[in-house]
Amino acid sequence: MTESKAPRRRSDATRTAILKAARARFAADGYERATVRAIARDAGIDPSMVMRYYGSKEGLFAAVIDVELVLPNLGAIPVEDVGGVLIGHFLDLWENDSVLQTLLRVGATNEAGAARMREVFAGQILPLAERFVVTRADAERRAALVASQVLGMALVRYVLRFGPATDMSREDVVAWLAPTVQRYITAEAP
Amino acid sequence: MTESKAPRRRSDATRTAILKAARARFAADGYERATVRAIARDAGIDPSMVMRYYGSKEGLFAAVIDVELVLPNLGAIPVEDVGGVLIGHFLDLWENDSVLQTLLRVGATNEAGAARMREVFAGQILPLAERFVVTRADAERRAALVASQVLGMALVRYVLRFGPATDMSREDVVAWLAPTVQRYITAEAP
DNA sequence: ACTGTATGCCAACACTCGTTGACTTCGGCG
DNA sequence: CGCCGAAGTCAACGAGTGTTGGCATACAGT
Repeated sequence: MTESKAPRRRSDATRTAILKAARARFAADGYERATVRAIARDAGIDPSMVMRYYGSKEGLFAAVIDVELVLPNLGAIPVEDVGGVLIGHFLDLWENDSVLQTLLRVGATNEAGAARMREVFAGQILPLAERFVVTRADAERRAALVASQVLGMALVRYVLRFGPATDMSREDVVAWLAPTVQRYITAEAP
Repeated sequence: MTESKAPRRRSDATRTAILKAARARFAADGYERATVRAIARDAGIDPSMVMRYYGSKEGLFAAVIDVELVLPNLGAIPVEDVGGVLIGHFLDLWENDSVLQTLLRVGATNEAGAARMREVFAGQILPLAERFVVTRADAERRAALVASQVLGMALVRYVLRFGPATDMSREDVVAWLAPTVQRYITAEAP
C-alpha cells in the first residue's frame, strides 16, 4: 500500500514481530479485545515499543490493514469462468492471509475497518463488474451483490463457524457459489 | 424464549427501560464498546440497577438475545416462491428488530453471540430446507448456503453499509437474491 | 576508546471498566 | 401512624486499559 523504502533500521525485526502478532490478535479477537499488552507479549517485547514504532493502538491497526490484496490476471479469463475464478481467488485470500478476517471481525464494530473493507471490495470487484456492464451505477450494484455472497460465505465459514459451512470442501464451495456470482456479474438485471 | 410469567413487579418499567437501552447499544456498538454505564445513562438510572436486575453485563446480553424470531407460515407457500418469501421475511426482521443486528455485530468477536446466531439459523432455515431434501447432511449444507447469502446481504447493507447495497430498494434485493436462495434450497446438488 | 543515537525495559500515570456494599427513599399493609 | 421490604442513589474498589517519561544498554561512526 504505502511505499516501503528502506533505511534498513536495526529495529526492523521488532517492527515486523509486532506487526505479525498484531495481525493474529486483531484477526482472532477484533479491535477492542486485542490489547496492546497482549500483542507485545506475543511479540516478546515491551508494550511501550508498540507506541514508539506505531504511535498508538489505532496507528498499529492502520498499519495492519494497510496491505495490498491482489486479484491476479482478472483480464485473461473467459467470460463464463468469472464466477468460479473469483470465488476461488477469495477462498485463497481468506485462508492464506489474515487481513480479510481482521477486517471482517473489526468492521462489524469499527468504522475504520468497515471503510477499509469497502475500499478493498471497490478495488477488487468493481473493476471486474465494470467490464461486463455499461453504467457505473449498475456495476456498483453488481459488485455489492457479489460482495454480499463472498463476505457472507466468509462470515459463516471463518467467523461464525457454522458446522455445515466449515465442513464443505473448497470444491463444494466453488461449485455452489460460482453460478451465483456469475449471475450477479453477467446476467441481465431482473 | 424463556417464559415471561408475571408477578408484575413494581420495577418492571425500569427493567424494560434497561433492556431497551441495552438492545440499542449492543446493536450499535457491539459487546465490548457497549458499556454498562452508557446503557444505564440511556435508561436514566444507576449502573448498579443493571447488576441488580440482570446480575452482570453478560447476563444482560443474554437477556437481550433471548428472544423469539418467528418465520411465519413457512409451510403454506408454493415451492417456487420459497426464495422470495424467505428473503422478504428476513429483510423485515432486519429492519424492524435490532436483535439480528446485535447478533451480527457481536457474533464477529463474541462466542456467545456467534452461538446464538447459529441457533437462530438452525431453527429458522434448517426446517425449511429439510422439507425439500432427503438427507440431514444435505439439508444442513443448503441451510448454510442460504445463511451465507442472507447474512452477507445483511452485512453489506446494515453493518458495513456499502453505498450501492444500502441504495437498493427492498424489491431490488428480493429480485436479485430470491433466485439464489431458491437454487440453494431446491436445485440439485452440483 | 569515546560519543551520540537507536533500542529496549521498567514503573507509573490517568482513565474507564464491571461490580459491590452501604445508605436513602418510596409504597403498600397492619 | 409505624413498619418493612422493594427500588433507587452514591461512592468506592480492584482490575485492566492505552500511554508516557526516565533510565539502562547495545550499536555505529569517528
